[in-house]
Amino acid sequence: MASPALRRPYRREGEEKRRDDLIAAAMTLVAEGGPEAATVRAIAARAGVTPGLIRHYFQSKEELTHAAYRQVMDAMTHEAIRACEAEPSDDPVARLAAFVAASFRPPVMTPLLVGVWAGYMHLGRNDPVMHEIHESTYLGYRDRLQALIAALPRPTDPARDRREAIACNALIDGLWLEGGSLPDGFAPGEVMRIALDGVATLLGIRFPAEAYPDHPEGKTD
Amino acid sequence: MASPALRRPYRREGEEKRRDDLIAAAMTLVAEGGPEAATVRAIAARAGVTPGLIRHYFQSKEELTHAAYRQVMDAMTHEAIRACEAEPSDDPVARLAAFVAASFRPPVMTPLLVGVWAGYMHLGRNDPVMHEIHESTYLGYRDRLQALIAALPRPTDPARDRREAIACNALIDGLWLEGGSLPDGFAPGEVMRIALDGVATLLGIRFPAEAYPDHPEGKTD
DNA sequence: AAATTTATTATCCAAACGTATAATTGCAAA
DNA sequence: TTTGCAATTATACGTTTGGATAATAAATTT
Repeated sequence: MASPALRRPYRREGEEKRRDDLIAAAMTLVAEGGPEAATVRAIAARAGVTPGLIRHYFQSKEELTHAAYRQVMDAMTHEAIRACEAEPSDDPVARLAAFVAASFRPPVMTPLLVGVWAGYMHLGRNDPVMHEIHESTYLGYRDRLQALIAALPRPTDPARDRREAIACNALIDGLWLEGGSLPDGFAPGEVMRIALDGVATLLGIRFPAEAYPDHPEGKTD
Repeated sequence: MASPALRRPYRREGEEKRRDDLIAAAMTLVAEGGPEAATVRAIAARAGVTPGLIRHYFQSKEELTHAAYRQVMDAMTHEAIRACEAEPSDDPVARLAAFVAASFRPPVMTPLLVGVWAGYMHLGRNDPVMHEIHESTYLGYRDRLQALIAALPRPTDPARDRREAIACNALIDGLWLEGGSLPDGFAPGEVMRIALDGVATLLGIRFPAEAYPDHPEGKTD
């Protein structure tokens, strides 16, 4: 004969906020403990609700997973593109540098994003939706990179541009992965510097000093 | 009143073979369907035994996982080192080329290895044993790469060697990942060629034509 | 203030998981 | 042939998982 067990009080929230909260909770858990840590119960607890609510906003846990993954991946590419287009100069070299540099600072290179990426990476192999999200994000980034490379002031050569885009993209991926998963293994800004130097070397160009992280923006001495 | 249910016939095997079979089954399943597909029951079925046998050879599923991961990762680095030391020439450039090239053909760059790597990648974040395996393998590879770079015929500069080793390692990682997970996205040998060209460019050297995959070994024209 | 809606909680369920243990049987030694 | 060992199978257990459904209460409307 248990006592009447008071029902947990709660607030009604808008659909948007609840969905965002649940997605954020799922991402955080995946980044911290991998996909197996992101159980329905754990996600609900992290979001401050009870498990049943997830099924009220998502048809299944899988749908929540897809939404979370898509949001994370889109945010990454969009941020790099945004930084590139925010570059004041019209110089293709400066725009490329801005694109690369944006990939190596928050909110792109963070333990959370790298963790989610790592945790969900293998899901692209069997889950068609995850595969589509991964591929479109991945190719979207690489295509944008190739377009920036093609815009460099030099004789056009699409085949060379493709090879160089693949190489630069691989270098960026590898460094992003290392820098995000072993943040203590590098000095601040070191990964970004190596990335900029590496991309420049691969392309046979030089980036202006302003593109580098520790450039004394306002100083004049 | 069920029928007496004939007991499944079986053969007794040596401990070594059974352990290897179970490890191979676990790796295959992880590569195909991720860690969540490698259940005790699935591993046993793939290895042609019943689930209980796993606990006869391993104290826990976790122990089997560790053994499988360690075997896969060790095989990778050892194969690259082997190929490097098997290089007939004493030329540091040729040895470096052999080391890089070995990372981009079987048995190093295979869907199975990349799949296992991807599937277990996030486990290094929480499981200390997996972390140790990952880190030691990873640093072992990079240190060997840095040693090969340091041996190049040019003025010594440890700081530069470190930066270049980090960059080359990232390039190799990224390309290995792409080539192994999207094998149809590249022409045969294309990934290896891009890797060799990229490493050479990053280091400011040139690899001999014999280092490349489609080099007509015996031809003289 | 009463009625209505629906966001949220609470409870239950079948399946699958890793593990533990008991029952067999293949095989080698005697 | 018989005996004994241990490799292997068979069965069962407790937990956790994602999902389904019923009960409740916080807002909004009337």
